[in-house]
Amino acid sequence: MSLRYALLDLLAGDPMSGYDLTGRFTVSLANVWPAQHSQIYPELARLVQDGLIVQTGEGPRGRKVYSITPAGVDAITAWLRETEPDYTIRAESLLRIFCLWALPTDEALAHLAHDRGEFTRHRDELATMIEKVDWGDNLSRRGARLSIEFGHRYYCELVEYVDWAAAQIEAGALRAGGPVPAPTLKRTL
Amino acid sequence: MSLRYALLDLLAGDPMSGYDLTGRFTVSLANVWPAQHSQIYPELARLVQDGLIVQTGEGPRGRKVYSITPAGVDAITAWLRETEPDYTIRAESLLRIFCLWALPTDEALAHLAHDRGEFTRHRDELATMIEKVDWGDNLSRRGARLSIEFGHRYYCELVEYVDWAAAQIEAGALRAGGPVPAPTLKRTL
DNA sequence: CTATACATGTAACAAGTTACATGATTAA
DNA sequence: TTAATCATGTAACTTGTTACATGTATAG
Repeated sequence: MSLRYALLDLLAGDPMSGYDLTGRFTVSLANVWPAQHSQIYPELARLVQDGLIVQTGEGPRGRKVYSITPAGVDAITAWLRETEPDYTIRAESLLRIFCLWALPTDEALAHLAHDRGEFTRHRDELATMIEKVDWGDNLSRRGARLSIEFGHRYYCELVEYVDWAAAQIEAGALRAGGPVPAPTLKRTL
Repeated sequence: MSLRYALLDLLAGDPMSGYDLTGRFTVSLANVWPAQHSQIYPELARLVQDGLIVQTGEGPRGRKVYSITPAGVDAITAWLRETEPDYTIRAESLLRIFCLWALPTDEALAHLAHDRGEFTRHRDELATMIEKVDWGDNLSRRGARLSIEFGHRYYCELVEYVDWAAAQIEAGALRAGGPVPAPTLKRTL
């Protein structure tokens, strides 16, 4: 059901089309809940059926613009109030780091270097967005600002982390008899 | 296919049963790729069929202990080498923060306080694990240590982040006309 | 005129969740 | 003896991905 609320949230920010929504899922929301157009269009049809959104405009090439309804806003509120958050995360790129012992040291380091490039790219994109976008007075857009901030912090952390992991591997963490990574617990204490 | 490699990785660390694996998915791997037993048992059967693991022991109550084969290790290596990482993440709890504008300020803050409790709990569990577990000389277990480190950093970051988000909301970030959260870009610069 | 971006949709499949179903061992 | 934990599995359903399918407007 998460996709449903992600769509409602975006439509609360601005009325827009399925195509526009798909675009948003590749920027702001990509950092918390990715989705493709093939999933978005059917869900929009269901949201219309349930009265949580309405079509309020049209454009060239069959473009349909949707807006959230008061019932749609209530649906978000009810979701936040009545369901338990799912605190799990899924990150394939981190599962891969988990498995890096299966590569020779130089290849493992190259893999991390590649990851680092991706993470800095995401980080810098978000930094630009924080600076350049007008966050305005719309409540939902202000919510988006909070989320972007998280994405930015997350990628900053990832960059620091891969640097740490690379240093560990260079120091022999993935060789038998090499140094076992020491606890680094400053942050909790 | 991620589940498959997560299972292979864990079996590279120690031979174990589906039940044991399920347990690991609620601790170390829970931070990157959660899974339930209903998904694990059928996948183990497929891994046996493909020759990537073998049953090497049994125990009471029909317990079956599996070990990774050389072909299984090669499968991990090939996965790392031949497939592009998926850098997307999924975090429902963050999508909820995105939507917090749909609650009155006091409720939004209560929601964040609840989140903070979860995040500190996870953080402290991981800190304990880093200190207490013997990370030994097994390469795969050393890989797990790298992953646990990430989980720990991630939850530290989340705690800091919810504190920031709560401060923003208290300062009126989710009220029209209130202060728009200012860019906090120190970390990139 | 032609490539690119815009724009919407469906179908087949893979992955993941929840619920169902069963039974053995152990500790209180 | 009874509750909790160990232990494995399947079935029905939901969610998410990849590929297919189509057509319009715009910029060079």
